[in-house]
Amino acid sequence: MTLDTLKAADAAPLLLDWYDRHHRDLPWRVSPPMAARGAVADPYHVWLSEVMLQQTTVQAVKAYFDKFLRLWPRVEDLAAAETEEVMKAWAGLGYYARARNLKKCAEVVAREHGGRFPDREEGLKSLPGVGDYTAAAIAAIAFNRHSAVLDGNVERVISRLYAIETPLPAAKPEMRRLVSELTPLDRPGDFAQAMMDLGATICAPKRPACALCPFRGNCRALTVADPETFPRKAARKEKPLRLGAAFVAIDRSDAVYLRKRADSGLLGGMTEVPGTDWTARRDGETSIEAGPFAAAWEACGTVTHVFTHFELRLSVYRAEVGDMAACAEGWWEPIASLKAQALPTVMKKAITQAIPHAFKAV
DNA sequence: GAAACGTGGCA
DNA sequence: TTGCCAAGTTT
Repeated sequence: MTLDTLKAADAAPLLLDWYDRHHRDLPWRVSPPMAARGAVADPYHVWLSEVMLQQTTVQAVKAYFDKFLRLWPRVEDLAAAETEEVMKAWAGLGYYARARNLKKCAEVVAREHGGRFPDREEGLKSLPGVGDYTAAAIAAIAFNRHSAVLDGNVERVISRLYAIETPLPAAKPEMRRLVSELTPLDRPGDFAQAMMDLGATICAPKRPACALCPFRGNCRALTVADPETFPRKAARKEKPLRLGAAFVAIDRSDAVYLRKRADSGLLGGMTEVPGTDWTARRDGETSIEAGPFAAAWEACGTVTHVFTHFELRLSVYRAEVGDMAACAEGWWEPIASLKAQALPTVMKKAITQAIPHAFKAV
């Protein structure tokens, strides 16, 4: 078999045979043995897992997937939930626009589609938070549609199979065409999951295990270059440093002053302690006059947090407030219930800096 | 097309 | 320690 003949007729059986023997067992997956016993994929489970898995590791998703199904077993339950409760449950997983869109999408499916997900790519793509990848994945995995699934794993596998020199993301259209050719009419969902499993376990970003790969006899990268150097990518830009201050106020009853962030933008819709803007300014000390109210603010160190496109250094201030200050915009939350709030990781870091035991188990 | 958008793990 | 990377979408 030569590379030029690696079409669906040859690639799919090779890969599906590998998948039948080496697939990963995942909480949201109907594996081949389960399918043999008559199990079918639940579109709600497939959708929920796919959204959680966007730019997020399998390991991180597992606990959240279980929690969401426990809290909201059906899409109608999620549609009926309070958005604030969804944000709380999502806290820590990152990319919070996904949680807002998840809730919106559940409402659309429950109210406009009678609780059933659209069963084709075009319909799925119109849902909030469902883009090219997720629409194709749900169509193939949940509805057995002949959809070509292209994610980061598949891009890596394809770029190596064909030794594609065009850097990402410019190479995506070509990659999509190639995946379409390889995707079989039979078991398209398993083919997609197999490509992703292969990319995650064998055709890994670093030190791929080429000797174990079902495509080892068909991989152009393996013959012409170091497979690890694919896919080609444009160089990354440097992350700027931004500075800011966070103010942790504690009252006599051990409650912390919190407020809600705007619904859009960074950490949109999440909860925070009051703080300054995060600016690129590097001119030294933050003024405690920036605090949410007059108090004996006391510096208690800094925390660093790395976001996708900048690094943040927060100066943390603490004050013990005798009587609850006027707080039209926020509220006082007991320390004991802080861990159940919609606090992003950076805010948990800031609060922990001011109150080391804040998130410790009781 | 480029930039915004989180977090944690690993080498 | 620093950088890379993970089942992308939206604006």
